[in-house]
Amino acid sequence: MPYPEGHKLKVRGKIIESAAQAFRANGIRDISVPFIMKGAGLTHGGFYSYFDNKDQLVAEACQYAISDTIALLQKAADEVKQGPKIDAIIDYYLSPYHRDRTEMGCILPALSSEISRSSDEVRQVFTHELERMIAFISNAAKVDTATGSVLLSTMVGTLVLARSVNDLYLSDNLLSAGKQHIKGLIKT
Amino acid sequence: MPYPEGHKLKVRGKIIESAAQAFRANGIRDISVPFIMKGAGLTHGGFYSYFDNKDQLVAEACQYAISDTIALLQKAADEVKQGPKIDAIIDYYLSPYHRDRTEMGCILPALSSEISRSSDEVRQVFTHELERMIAFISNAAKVDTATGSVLLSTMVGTLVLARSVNDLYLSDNLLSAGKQHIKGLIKT
DNA sequence: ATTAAAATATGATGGTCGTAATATATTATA
DNA sequence: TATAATATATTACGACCATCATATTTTAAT
Repeated sequence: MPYPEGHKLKVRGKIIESAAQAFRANGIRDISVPFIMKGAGLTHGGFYSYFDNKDQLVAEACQYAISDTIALLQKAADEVKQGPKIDAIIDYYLSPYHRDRTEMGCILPALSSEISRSSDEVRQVFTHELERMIAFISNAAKVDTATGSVLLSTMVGTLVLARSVNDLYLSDNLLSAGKQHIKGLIKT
Repeated sequence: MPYPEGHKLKVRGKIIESAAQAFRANGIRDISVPFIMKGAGLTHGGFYSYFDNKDQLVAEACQYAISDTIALLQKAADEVKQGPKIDAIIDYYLSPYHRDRTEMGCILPALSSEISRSSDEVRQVFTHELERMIAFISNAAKVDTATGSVLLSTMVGTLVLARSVNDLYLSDNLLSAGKQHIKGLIKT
């Protein structure tokens, strides 16, 4: 068999990575298959030997992106030397750094509204990954999942609004108000 | 001058209404100018005698949609006979009814992430309208704008997530958890 | 080095988009 | 009723999209 073992799978992974990045930065509808393939160092033609259609890629890119985000937040939590780990997660999530790097950030504020209009296949994957995310946050904050989901909702909503405004001062204020509130919330 | 006085303005209003509805239901990028014009009872050709381009319509539709939402929430608050008015607003905002009627609902959960990638003109309008929304909520809840913005963030984030999942049970739970939490938040 | 399978590239198809130019229909006034 | 201004419709253009068919390149095994 020509081509080294696992070659195709590695390239497939690069396509997913390219897609996950491009979708988060510019939305699903605004990113074309040719653009994604170029991001993976390929031309558009071969795409359909990797995926049935764009939708399948969307689903896999969502999955990849959320796993990536959870891993990132986990790392932020692990690096903390003192104080509650959940605070580190929140600090990262609501940081200007995270706000300004959509392409490598959490998928929830970036793509949720577009996903709510996507195919069942995509929404199915997304729902499952969201549940993982809620579990992760609830666990880190040591609260039940109901509280954890509110926590996450607030984080997502804050980031969504902070990203949408054109006024840096307002945006920063939204972030810090959210941060302060959520932290206070956990301590009770 | 042919055509009754104010005719053009009235039609213009219908186009904006059609756009505001279609955008919220299906996103900006997914709704075409021809589709919007059909929704206003016209064909696509005349569009550019009403607007310079699609972007200008987006900006005006945003403005219209937020004003509409504020008016709707105000009405919900006015109708309440007893108890705090802000509770009525939250009850409406986080109701399954609102979740399931994106086309006539708040623009923030529906379009924020798309707007964060829009033109400066659109984001400018959006920012201003968001400030009005924050002021409205803060005022209704009788809290400072920092707290009000957190309140709104939570409402938006909750609705975003509730709309994106494929599981009605989970979606309902997200809504009621959010509702319960926010109400508790205000009473302190 | 040759071969043949696998991976990738090129090119094409039918559709839709935003936008614009031009033609037709409408209607208040004369 | 005729007119002329205004509003609306028809048609066209170039660009880009998702997808597919076909050609070309790559490379492990012979």
